Amino acid sequence: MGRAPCCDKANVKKGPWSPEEDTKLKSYIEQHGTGGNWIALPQKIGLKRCGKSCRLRWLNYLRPNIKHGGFSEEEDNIICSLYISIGSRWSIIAAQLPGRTDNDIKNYWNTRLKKKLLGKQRKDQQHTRRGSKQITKRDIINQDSRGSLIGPSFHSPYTCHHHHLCRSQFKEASLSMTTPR
DNA sequence: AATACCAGCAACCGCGTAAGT
DNA sequence: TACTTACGCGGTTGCTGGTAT
Repeated sequence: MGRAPCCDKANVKKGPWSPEEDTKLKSYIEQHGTGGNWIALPQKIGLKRCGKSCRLRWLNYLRPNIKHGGFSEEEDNIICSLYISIGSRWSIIAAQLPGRTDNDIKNYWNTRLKKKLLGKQRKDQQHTRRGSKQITKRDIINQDSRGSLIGPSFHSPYTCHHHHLCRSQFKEASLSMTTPR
């Protein structure tokens, strides 16, 4: 059975938004608002898009005062410390960073910040455990196809209930990152 | 110059839940 | 109270451009 689709998939365009679609959506919402119904909105303005897709486009790109890229050191620190305290609640984290969207922060975390934090953590571990092995076979196995580290070596402490070390590892890594040198 | 690989990011999917009936 | 519908969120996918071989 499964879940009923939110729209007619056959008559809905997918993939990247064209400038024309952006203009249509933006000018309509600026004039009339969303009308409290995202699903009806694309039909109203003649867009062959799913309501969800319109909502996402508006929230992440078309909305005024959206910032993209160029995360500051301060923003990095806020994201890291919030991630440690609440986990991957991206919308809550985004609410603390004006102009940033949850999607942007999520991408930034997954592609860069996680590695940055991990690199820092590794450096610190090597420093404290001088002479110990550096990268293990397991580290390599734990790397997914995109090269990001997965598995016990880097769980979110709030999604992993099995590894007691996760929480302390995160805290340790974060502290070493947030505290000024 | 061609190909393979990788990183970054935009967008989609599906679930949980709030709101409406 | 039970059911339906739409929204919001987080995880994941897949495209694109850059870099390495």
